[in-house]
Amino acid sequence: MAQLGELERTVMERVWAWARPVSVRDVLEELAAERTIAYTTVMTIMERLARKGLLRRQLDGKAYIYSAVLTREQHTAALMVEALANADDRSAALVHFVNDMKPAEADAIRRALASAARKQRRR
Amino acid sequence: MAQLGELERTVMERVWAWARPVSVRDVLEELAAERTIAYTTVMTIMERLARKGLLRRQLDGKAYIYSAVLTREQHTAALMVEALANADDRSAALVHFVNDMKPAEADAIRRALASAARKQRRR
DNA sequence: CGCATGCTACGACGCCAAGTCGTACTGGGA
DNA sequence: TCCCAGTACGACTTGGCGTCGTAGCATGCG
Repeated sequence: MAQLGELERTVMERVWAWARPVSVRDVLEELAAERTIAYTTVMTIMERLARKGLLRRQLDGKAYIYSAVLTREQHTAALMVEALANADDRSAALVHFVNDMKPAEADAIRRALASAARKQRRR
Repeated sequence: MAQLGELERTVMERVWAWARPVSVRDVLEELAAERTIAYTTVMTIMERLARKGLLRRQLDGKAYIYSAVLTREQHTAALMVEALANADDRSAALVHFVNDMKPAEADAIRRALASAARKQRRR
């Protein structure tokens, strides 16, 4: 999963912000409110994101509508897993990671682990 | 902290593998064992890595020697923190993250949290 | 002292991804 | 049938990365 460019990231954020599938025009209009940008530019970017597997597209009438394959949080988690996979000594990397986190987030991770453990037991 | 190219990553791994500062020639000789590559190519890459803040360089006689600013694990942790910062709802992202992990790594994170908590208390 | 040797500094070139559009085509609705 | 929105296709630019060549400079050795 490669890293995204500036505009690609912006588009993904817009798509995530919408709770439902969006058209090129939807995204274009939001972006056009802040700067000038051509319809085809947005279309190209969304096509590329679809080719990369980040967006899924389907026909809705005559136009395509796009939706995110992963939620923003799933995507973040995937990036974290990918970063961790890069490490040589994962345990050591995790130690640094939790040490870098603020206490509030350390708590969030404890809760996440607890709920993961509950889910595990339920199986 | 941007993402690295293929050769840049390879060089970083070589530098990390050495426990002490290395010269361009050190890295060159390792890489040359596997493929042909010019001295200046390696030099350019190491200069760029230094400019990006990943390597630190200092004169040793007439040549520079380079060392990693962060350990490989610290670097991994930094990437994870960066990825997490991208999320909108961090707790939710952490939930996905721990769910994506294998049980062994979930344990590693529990141990990491425990040791972080101990260190906290010691202060 | 002068030259060879080994580094560094500087810059060049190609490739590819990303940002940015223009234009031609096409399927429905008026 | 004709127009319009949307798509398909492709072109151009910029910047990062991989890849070097060459010139300059210091130092040790004959």
